[in-house]
Amino acid sequence: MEMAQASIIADLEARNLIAQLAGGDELKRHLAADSRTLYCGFDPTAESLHIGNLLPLLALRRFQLAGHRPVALVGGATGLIGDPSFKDTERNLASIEIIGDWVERIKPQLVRFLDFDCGANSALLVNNLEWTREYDVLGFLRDVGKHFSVNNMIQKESVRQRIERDGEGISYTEFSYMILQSYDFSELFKRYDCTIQVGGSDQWGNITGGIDLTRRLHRQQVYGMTFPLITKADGSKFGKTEKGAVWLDPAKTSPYAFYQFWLNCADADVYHFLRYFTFLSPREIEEIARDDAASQTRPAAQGILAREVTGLVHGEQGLAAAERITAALFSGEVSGLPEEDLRQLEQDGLPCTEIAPQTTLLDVLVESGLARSRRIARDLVGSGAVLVNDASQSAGDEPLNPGLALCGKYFVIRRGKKHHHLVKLV
RNA sequence: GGAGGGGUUCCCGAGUGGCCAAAGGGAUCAGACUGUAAAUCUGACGCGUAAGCUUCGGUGGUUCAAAUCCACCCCCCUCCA
Repeated sequence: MEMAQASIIADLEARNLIAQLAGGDELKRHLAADSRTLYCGFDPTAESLHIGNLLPLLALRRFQLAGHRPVALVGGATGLIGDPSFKDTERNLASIEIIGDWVERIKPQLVRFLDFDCGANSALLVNNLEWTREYDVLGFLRDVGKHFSVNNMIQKESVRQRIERDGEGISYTEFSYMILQSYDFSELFKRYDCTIQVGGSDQWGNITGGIDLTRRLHRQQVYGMTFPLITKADGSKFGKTEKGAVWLDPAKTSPYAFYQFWLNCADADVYHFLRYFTFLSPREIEEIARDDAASQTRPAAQGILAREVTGLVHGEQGLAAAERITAALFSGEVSGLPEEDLRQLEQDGLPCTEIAPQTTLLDVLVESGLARSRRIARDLVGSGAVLVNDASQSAGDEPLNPGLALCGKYFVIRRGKKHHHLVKLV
């Protein structure tokens, strides 16, 4: 785990991973001088983390590889409040029980990216509920709240638009979020000598709040760093597919779907994303870009990106499964696959639906989720978008012909170019 | 507590008694072209094979007819206190 400690900033810079530094050159010297403790918070806003969380998560790992000690904080307390930063509407609060459940699900996801057993810079996992649960309201308002100026807080860009925007507002609950997160930083400083907080650039206001509070509470200078907001060249939002967010939990987004997400990355983004989301060196990435530019064929970068990130998140096995499905569905005839391959597809996580005999194609499309309604299904069939075992379909009212089932029971249904579904006769 | 403004289909947003399943834009999906890209063009986009049915914060009412009018309720915003 030894790497020149001074190199972390240079590496992050080379990857374009630094949006803002609180402390500037002083922070660089601070990091270069010794092994430091840093933290990043992850709020339970769902039962799983998603790829929006990946960048900071990988950054913690980069710091650890560079010899620093990462603290992954799960926001058992802050998750109950809801971060208003750059959100344009107030959010609904989930119940305490549900959020507690989410916390427990997210912990193992955080753990897999960090090394918790490597000596002095072993990672830590903490929950901010530990130091907020028992804090009494009056004490908190007096000891912590007194250090915050509302005048100052409403100036923060992260909430200003919300306050100024017509037709929207912000509750006191969400407005207080910044104070809780600030208190986390000061508390981690006190407990673990944590001197750096990192996060997405939307966290800047909350991070600087923590820096100010730590100075006031402990007379200590601490630092912050943010990562850039990930943007796509076409202006659409990163991390979303037609099915919604891309989750890290394989039960919510299969390794195959995850792999496909990265594989479909636009040319204009892929080299940036290689820097952001892989541990390939900037030099290697440049070589890939150069080769792609010279080759005049389909770029190799997307495949490399998909392989690297899927491997990081889902491990060797998940990656292998994703690649098996991809190979089976996108190269060659699906109808020629032997039974064991078909069964493997099912095991690997290709979406699969069991149907009764005599089910019509339209019903199959609806039951499998490939079409939202029979009307839509009819449209799809009409436009030639539906293939069953490689054969284009023109009518949907007939039951699937069992005689055409692969190995007596499987149908591979394709909708459009990229959506496949396994259907099993029972 | 007072005064005013508002809640429309995934999002923004028009619609103020019938011509409204509801303009326009975005998002999304599909087809063509391609590299499982991008750009572009075309089509779809509440449910239903259809007749038709169910929608415009909620409930009830007026009317031959309501997203549009009335009553009450819920939620949001602005200003005043």
